[in-house]
Amino acid sequence: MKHPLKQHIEEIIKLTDEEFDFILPHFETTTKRKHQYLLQEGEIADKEYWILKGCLKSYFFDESGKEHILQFGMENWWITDYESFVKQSNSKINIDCLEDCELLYITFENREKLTKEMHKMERFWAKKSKFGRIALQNRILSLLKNSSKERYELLLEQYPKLFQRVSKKLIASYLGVSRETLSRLNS
Amino acid sequence: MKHPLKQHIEEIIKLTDEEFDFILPHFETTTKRKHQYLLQEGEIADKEYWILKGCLKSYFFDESGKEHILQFGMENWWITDYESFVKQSNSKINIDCLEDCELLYITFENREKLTKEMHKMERFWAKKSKFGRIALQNRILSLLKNSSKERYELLLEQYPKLFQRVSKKLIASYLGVSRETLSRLNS
DNA sequence: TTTAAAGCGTGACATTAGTCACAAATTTAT
DNA sequence: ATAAATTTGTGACTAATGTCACGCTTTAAA
Repeated sequence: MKHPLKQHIEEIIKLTDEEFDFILPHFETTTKRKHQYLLQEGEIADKEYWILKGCLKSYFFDESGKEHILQFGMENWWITDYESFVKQSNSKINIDCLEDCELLYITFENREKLTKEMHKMERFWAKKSKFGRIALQNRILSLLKNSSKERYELLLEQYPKLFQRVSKKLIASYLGVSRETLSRLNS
Repeated sequence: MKHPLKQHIEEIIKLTDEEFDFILPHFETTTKRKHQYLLQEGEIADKEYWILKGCLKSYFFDESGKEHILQFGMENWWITDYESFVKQSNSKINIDCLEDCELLYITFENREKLTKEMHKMERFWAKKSKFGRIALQNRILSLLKNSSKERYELLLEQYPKLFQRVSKKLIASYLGVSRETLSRLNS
């Protein structure tokens, strides 16, 4: 049976079994319980996680103490504070487990190493970065042009599974509306 | 005197003169008059522009016909529809000149070619993509956590020159507020 | 199992932002 | 130089969203 990470990478770049056997030891496995964190504000994100199982949130607080969700994470997604990881700077965000999680991760050093050792992986990460940028651009487009009701419906359409795993309070702070407003959108 | 593009690339990756002499012929120069466009909705972005002189906007219209600014462009910035350029798909956005412009551009084919010929440029574009992604992430953070007044003040602080070149109407549609609301923020 | 905590919907009200209209000032095109 | 178009600020009103409060339901923890 194919390793799920191999399957994931091959959505972008084809790999021989030998190549994947070379890649995998650069990663490590870890498990976390619900409510445990992967990253806290102020720390440097020295790992990028790939989610085997579970659900997570990356979030921050504004001055008034309100929580804002930057990203959710589910199976086969990557999660880290991208800015902190790339620049090795202090993180502005937190990452918590919303469920018990099984995770693979690669450290910053190992990722740099693997990028140098294997050009295919340099290309893999370059593509991933491009697609990530496109996704963020589309989120901005949506924040500018869609009403909160439309953003809610688009999210529901795109990630129906999220709504079975995540509280509406968190969905609301991802969409950028209050819990009460989200609740009233249905009526 | 150093070519401005060399200077720009060297903010990320150091180049010998020979290396830059190899890079430059992959680019071409063009000039556009105010109100001319570089890209229209539905076209495929086959060029990425680097702005030598002038000011541009990339924008789109929502269903109600309201204009939203995705990005401004000024000297030493790159501009294209990133999604359309990377995926070679139909663009959702338009790019127009707000002033007469002098532009360098590289075609999709030449960029692919240069990426393969010269590993340094592959790394340059990978870094640029990373930084672009970080900038978009921070714009989302700001859209979620800052009020329109705060977003206005942050923009004014970060790009004071923009306000001398661009109408407030356009600033408003970049910030995602109405022209009237922006006008009232000052009082 | 029972106790506490969190989630969720809803009413009442406050705040913010959008829309429409108009006039003065400025810029642009011929 | 002059006319047309655009930009800008502002008043009046409307619509959308946030905040606070409450109670019921569901979930989680000891």
